[in-house]
Amino acid sequence: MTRDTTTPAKTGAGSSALRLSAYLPYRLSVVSNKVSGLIARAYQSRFGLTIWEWRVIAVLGEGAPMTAQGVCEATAMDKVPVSRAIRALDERGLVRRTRRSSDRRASDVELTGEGQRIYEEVAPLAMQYEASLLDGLADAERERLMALLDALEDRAEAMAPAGDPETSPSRSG
Amino acid sequence: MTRDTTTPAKTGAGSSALRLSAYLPYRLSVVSNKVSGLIARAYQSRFGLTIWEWRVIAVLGEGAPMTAQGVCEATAMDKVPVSRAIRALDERGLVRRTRRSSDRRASDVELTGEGQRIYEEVAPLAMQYEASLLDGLADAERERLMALLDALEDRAEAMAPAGDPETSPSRSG
DNA sequence: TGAATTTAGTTACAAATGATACTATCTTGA
DNA sequence: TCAAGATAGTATCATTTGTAACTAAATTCA
Repeated sequence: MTRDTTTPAKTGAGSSALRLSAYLPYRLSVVSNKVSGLIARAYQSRFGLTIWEWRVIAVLGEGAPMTAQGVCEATAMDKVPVSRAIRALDERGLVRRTRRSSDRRASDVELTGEGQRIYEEVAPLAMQYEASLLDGLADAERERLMALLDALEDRAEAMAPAGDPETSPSRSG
Repeated sequence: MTRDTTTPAKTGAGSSALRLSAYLPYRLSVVSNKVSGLIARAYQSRFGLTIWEWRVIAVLGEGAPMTAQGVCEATAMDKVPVSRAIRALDERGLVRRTRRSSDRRASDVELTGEGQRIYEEVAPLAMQYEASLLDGLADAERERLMALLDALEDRAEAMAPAGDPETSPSRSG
């Protein structure tokens, strides 16, 4: 691993120079990709689930039926990948869709028994992965990390051009 | 923003239940995507650079010529995206490639004057974005964040199946 | 030496993704 | 009540990306 996030950057001027290895957006991306890759491989190989399918299952696993729209909000996914994930899960018989009588454009989506069974297998696995990643960190440390991520997200949103078509999410666990 | 990373999860059993909104891999991915999207838009719109092209420029901007292989290591990118980025930059006249006499498979890549000029414009912009993201965080806090990211990366690597074909990096700043 | 293997980098093709447009339905307000 | 938007969700198409194969050059070692 070639990585140096602490050495002060050599620089001619007053402000420190740009070094990719200590550049936050770069670091965030690399770490996120490694973590996501890890998790993605696990879900793919063991359950044949993509990250998006897994995310949908994760929110439906809480029990309450949800429209695709609701899934979008709960997963920070765009409606197109949500639509694709739900269709794939439907075809595999892991979710069931029932058109709403009140609004016939929308459907309530919920896990089938089989979907529920997968959820109950996959959720603990997900938790284990998280626990392993956080192993060695004190609770306070973990919370600090989450808070820092929250702060970064808020700042990134605040910096985005107003009314921006929401940066499209990519793969993750 | 629907996000709840602190409320303790309601759960039937002893260990806390899975909630996507507080699930580290998910949070990492969402935050990384938002940050990357922000930066990507800036580079794309102002300089017509993709994130990969930008990364290559960032490492070459330090001055020393490098082989594509070297760029791979410095940027955590796979050789294919590196090859594509270098070719694109070459076609735009931002980098120059000179075949090595010692090893005629490899080329040394370096910024042209034009490439250098772009680097000098884009690097401070990158730093500004980072500074804005980190605005409000004390230096110690920033270092703590970087250290946490390092730790997560190490753990993710340790958890990956040995000799694993390295999780392929995706877009970022 | 020279066949077998490794390495640098590229190419080619398949799969994933994103943007956009589209259908059906609902809502609004004149 | 009906025309003009909004919304839920889907389909289509172009682009991006990943995987695998490939070429050329270098290395290994029998």
